[in-house]
Amino acid sequence: MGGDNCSSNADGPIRVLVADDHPVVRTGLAAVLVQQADLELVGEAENGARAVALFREHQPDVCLMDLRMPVMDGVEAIRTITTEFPSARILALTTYEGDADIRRALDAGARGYLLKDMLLTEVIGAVRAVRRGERVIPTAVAARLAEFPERSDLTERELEVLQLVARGLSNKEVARAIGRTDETVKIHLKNTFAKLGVADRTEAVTVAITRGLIHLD
Amino acid sequence: MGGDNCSSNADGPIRVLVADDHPVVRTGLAAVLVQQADLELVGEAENGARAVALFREHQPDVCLMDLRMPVMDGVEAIRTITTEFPSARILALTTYEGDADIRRALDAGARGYLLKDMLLTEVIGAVRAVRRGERVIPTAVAARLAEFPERSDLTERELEVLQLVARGLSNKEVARAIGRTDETVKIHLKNTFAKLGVADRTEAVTVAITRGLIHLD
DNA sequence: GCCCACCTCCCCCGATTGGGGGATCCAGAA
DNA sequence: TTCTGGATCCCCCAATCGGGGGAGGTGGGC
Repeated sequence: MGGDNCSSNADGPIRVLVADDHPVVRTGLAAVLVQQADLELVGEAENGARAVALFREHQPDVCLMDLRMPVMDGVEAIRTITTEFPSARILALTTYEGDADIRRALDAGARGYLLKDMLLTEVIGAVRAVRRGERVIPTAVAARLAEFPERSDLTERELEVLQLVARGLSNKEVARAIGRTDETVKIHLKNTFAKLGVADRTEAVTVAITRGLIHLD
Repeated sequence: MGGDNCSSNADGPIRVLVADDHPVVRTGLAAVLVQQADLELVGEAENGARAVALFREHQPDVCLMDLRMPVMDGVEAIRTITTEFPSARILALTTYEGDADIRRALDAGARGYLLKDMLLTEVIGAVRAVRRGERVIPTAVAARLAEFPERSDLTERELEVLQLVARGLSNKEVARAIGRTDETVKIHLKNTFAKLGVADRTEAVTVAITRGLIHLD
C-alpha cells in the first residue's frame, strides 16, 4: 500500500509528476513548476501507461494528468493509479473538454479538474491545495457540471451507435456493423435524440462531440 | 551552447514574441525559451489583437502564434501583421488542426507550421531556422498537406450551409436562415458531399470538423 | 415476487433526404 | 467574345429518416 506516505503537513517539497503527451505543454509546465521553491518535479510522462509506471516508481504527492493521451487514456491511468494507491492525489489538467470528460475524470478518482486556460498561479495553487487534501474544482468547471445536472447518460449501445453514425453510416449500415436490425438502431437513435434534446442525427453528433461523449479520430 | 550555427548574421539575440491564449502553454513555452542563450522573450500575448499590438511595439525577429484564440483569430493576426510587416517571421504553433488551418495560416503569411506534439528542441530549432529566413514545415505537416493535394475548397455559401447543418438545421430551416429555397440548399449540400467525398450530411460535418473547415462553438 | 432500465424486433406512415435531370443569371477568366 | 464556375431555382423520384404504436426478453434493485 502506498497511501500512507502522504502527510497533511508539509515538511518537505511537494513531489509532482506531470503527464501530458504534448512536449510543449509538458516541458513548459515542468519548467514553471521547478521554479517554485516548495515543488519538486519527480518525472514527466508522455502517455498514460508511462504515467502509471512513474507513479509506481516515485509515488509523488501530486500528479498533473492530461486526459487525451495515446497508449493509455488519462482517465484510464487515473483509474489504474487510484485503485492501486487510493490516497493518490491526481489533478486532471486539460483543455476544454465536455462535461462527460470532467465527470469521468472525477469518477475515476481525480481530486480536481483544471483547465489549461487557467492562470499558472492558479494551477500551482491547486497543486498545493490537493497536497493539503483539498478538492479543486474551478467555478468554470463547476458551472459546466451544473449545466447538465442530470447526467444525460447514453448507454453503451447508444454511444456505439452514435459513434458509427458520426462516421457517416446509415441506420442499415450501423445495424450490419453491430449485428442488429435497423429497427433496433432506430430505437437507439430515437432515445439518444430525446436524451440529448436534439432533432436529428447530425445535431446529435455535434452535441455529443462538444459534450465529450464521443470523439472524432 | 554552440551559438555559431544559430544565425548567419548573429548580431544579437533572437527576439521572440509568443501568442497563445492558454497560460499554461504560453508561460511554459516562454519559460523554456528564456533558458536559451540566443533567445530573448520580448512579449506574451493572450489573443490575436494583443499579438498585433505587441508586434507593432517590439517588432520581434520571430513570432510564435497559436491559431485558435479569442478576440482575434490567429490567422487573422498573421494576416494583419504580414501586410503591415511583409518581412515578419511568424511560426504557427498549434495542436493538431485540420489541413484547412495549415493552408490558411501559410496563405496568411506564416513562415512555418509547428505542432504542439513536437519536441521542444525542434520548436527552438524552428525558431532559429525562420530567423535565418528558412521556411519550416515538419514532415508530419507536409504529409497532412499532401493528403489532400487538390484543395477541396468549399465556397463561402457551402461553408455557411454546412455550418448551419452542423447545428442540426434541416434543409428547409437552412433555406429560411439564408433566405433561399431549400432546393438551393440541397444543391449546395450535394456539391459539398462530392467535394468531401462523403455520402450524407452527418459525415460531411464530421469530416469538415477534422479537416478544420468548420468549428463547433 | 414486482418494477424498471435496457435491448431487441415488428408494424405503419409522413417528412426529409439524396440524387438525377434541366434551366437562368452573373462575374471573371481565357 | 466565349467559356467556366458559382449561385439560384424548378421538376421528379427512390431511399432514408424520424416518430408513433406494440411486444417480447433480460437483468438488477426493492
